[in-house]
Amino acid sequence: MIENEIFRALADPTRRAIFEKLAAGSMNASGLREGMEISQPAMSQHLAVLRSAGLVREERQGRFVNYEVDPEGLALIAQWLAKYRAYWPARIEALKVLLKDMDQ
Amino acid sequence: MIENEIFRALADPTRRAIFEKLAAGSMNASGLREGMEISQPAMSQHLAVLRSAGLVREERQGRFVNYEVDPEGLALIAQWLAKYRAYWPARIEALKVLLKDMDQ
DNA sequence: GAATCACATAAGTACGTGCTTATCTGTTAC
DNA sequence: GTAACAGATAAGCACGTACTTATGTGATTC
Repeated sequence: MIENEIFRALADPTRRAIFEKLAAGSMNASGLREGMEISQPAMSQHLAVLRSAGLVREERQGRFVNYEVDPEGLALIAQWLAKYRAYWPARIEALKVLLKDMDQ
Repeated sequence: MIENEIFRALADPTRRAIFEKLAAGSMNASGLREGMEISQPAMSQHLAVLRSAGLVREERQGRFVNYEVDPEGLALIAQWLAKYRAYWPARIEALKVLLKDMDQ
């Protein structure tokens, strides 16, 4: 069940930080490590978890590996969340505004 | 950081099942256990985790405790997700339709 | 008020997870 | 080819987590 891997992947604050950094712009693993105080193997392991959860995808570029956000994972969270739309509070209006912004 | 508790809470499949069951209708802990093959203490512990994550809230009713979905937690996930709207894929259209449905 | 019921909490245990150091793989540069 | 570099994988370890059994707490019923 991929849903499980997604939530498990995001349950770790370090991994969410990595994901957030990638969301601001795709990057290779060394770039991600900058200013993060994390060892090379740890970063590699975190990226593997994010990747297998469908939150991140990779692309070899010479001896570098470029990582970027994979929309697939985000879509699955959106789907999961949509199941409970009956409970979304009024402030969901903000989300609607954001969706409207996307049209432009 | 509550965001952390939310994702950690949802990372467990048993807890997601409990949450899903509650989303279909509020219920007390015994009701939740029905057809779930889970011990009473385990259920109690899971509910405590969901509660502290803001995904579920409780209300004492005599010697029963009624549990229901807390929109607060869902709203936080929606907010988190909204940050990455730039990466949402085309199929997010479905989500928009759902949001439109809410207006009626 | 004593028994029962719904649930919470405590303590122990097996297993999962995130890290470490060490090493391997694949690519580039000389 | 060989040295250097980017990154992955292996193995081990400390700690967290989800369960168990046992017991505690508050409300109800008679």
